[in-house]
Amino acid sequence: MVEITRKQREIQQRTQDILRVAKPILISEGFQALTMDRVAASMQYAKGTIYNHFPNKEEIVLALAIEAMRLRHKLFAKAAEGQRSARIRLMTIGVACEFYTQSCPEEFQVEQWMRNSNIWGKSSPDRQAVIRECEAGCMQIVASLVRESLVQGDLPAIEHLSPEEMVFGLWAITFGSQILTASSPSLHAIGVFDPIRSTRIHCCRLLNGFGWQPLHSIDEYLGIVEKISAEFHPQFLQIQREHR
Amino acid sequence: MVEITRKQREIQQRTQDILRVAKPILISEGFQALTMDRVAASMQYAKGTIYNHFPNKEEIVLALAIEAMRLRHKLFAKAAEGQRSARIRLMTIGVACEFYTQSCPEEFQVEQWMRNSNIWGKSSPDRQAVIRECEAGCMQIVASLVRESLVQGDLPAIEHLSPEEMVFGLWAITFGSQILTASSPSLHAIGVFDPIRSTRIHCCRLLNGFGWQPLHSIDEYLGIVEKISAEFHPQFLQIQREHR
DNA sequence: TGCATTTTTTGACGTCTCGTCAATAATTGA
DNA sequence: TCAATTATTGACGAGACGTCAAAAAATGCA
Repeated sequence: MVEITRKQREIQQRTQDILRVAKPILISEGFQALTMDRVAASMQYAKGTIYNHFPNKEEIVLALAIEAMRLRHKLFAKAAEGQRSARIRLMTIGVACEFYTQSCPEEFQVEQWMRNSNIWGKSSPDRQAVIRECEAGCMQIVASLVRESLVQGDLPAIEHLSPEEMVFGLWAITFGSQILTASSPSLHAIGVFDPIRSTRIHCCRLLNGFGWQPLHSIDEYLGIVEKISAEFHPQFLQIQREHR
Repeated sequence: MVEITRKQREIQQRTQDILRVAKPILISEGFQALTMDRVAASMQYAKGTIYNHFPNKEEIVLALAIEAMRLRHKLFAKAAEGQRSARIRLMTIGVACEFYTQSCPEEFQVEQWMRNSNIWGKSSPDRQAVIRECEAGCMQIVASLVRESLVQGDLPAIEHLSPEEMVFGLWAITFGSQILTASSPSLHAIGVFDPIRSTRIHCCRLLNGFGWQPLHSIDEYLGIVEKISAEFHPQFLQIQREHR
């Protein structure tokens, strides 16, 4: 039943090999440089064989994106575990986001490619579903911290805003900042020199704005984030390594 | 010198015609459906003639994006004019953003295409520069409101955050929310049913967080935004119409 | 082991689109 | 009017996609 023949293992392995070959091409030369002919040639297989694994090149990108988002999910999960307060663990997720963007730039970039409508639109519903699950999983981690805080009483129930909407706010500001940072060269010209610090501050404002106890002054907040960052960096690196 | 021959006028006109033909194709069938052959055929010109106007199809998208961002800029400018307080005018810009996304969905979509790295990467530095100017122009409108408030004393100088960084925060949350709303079908599944309202609330929190006087309760804020929205809607519609 | 059947691999092929450019047509100006 | 300039045309080469019939390899059964 769950028996796997040698042949099957070889095929699974080759799927991996294809991804290993495709990733650096996508990262360093872009999507249009990623051609099936090229992948095939550089693996010494015929093109048809590659098509046995992926029905088109967009699917390769989505497969890479799934790997990337799994890594993101692992980082989030690590950040959310432990006994500390939900607020602190939420801040740790923020640090995980920073780590991901900065120390896993390839994965971050693959995620951007995945959002490209040309690519998304041509890929299979199956892989799209997996991606959405991954995304929802990440959001769930955050949402459950919010809910935990509500139960604990650290976070007052707000008549205007559901927990999910709070997640949406945090998500939007983090996501928006990172995309802007990555794609808007005008930022620096305009006078935003340290977008990471700015983003941290805005998150702090948002959390305080929610009335999420204990409120931190900006200085306290930045200090705590620095500590968290130093503490978790090795663990995140470890996860990144294990992810292969 | 500034004399323009009939021929030149015809050519300029045709550039416009090309854009008018290309836009609906891009909007309703996507970038890959936008081929030079098709544009040429549907205008009864040879392909080479189209290439006299645009060196590749990516440039067509950028030309459309420039038009779109000019419209955005006009809306921002309209929102920022008048005698009201800078805080109110800033909120009006938020309303302008909502209007743009909702009532000018084609332009909003064209902006997304422009951010597509395949397209951006293949287009000419000239048009890229125009786009960046447009973007910077929009940001400047917001930044000058922030600076005005600092001078007026409504907005306390914050030791941790420059005016530009505040703009960055507002920009990120607005941008991030709109992109997430447009591209994340999981949002609704997750429990965010009215992202526009959520975004408004988060902006309110951010403004209050900056200590920007007068502070509004969420209810007050939502009420004011509604009023602004009703008042400016006709003006924005007018601008949209004039924009052709 | 030998042979028939199934599975996998191969790469030539048809199609599509891009962007070019020599040839042709139209316009201009003297 | 006609030579010179400018604009238009569409056939063409290049390159990528995705297919599929034929060849090769693997499998299973006697």
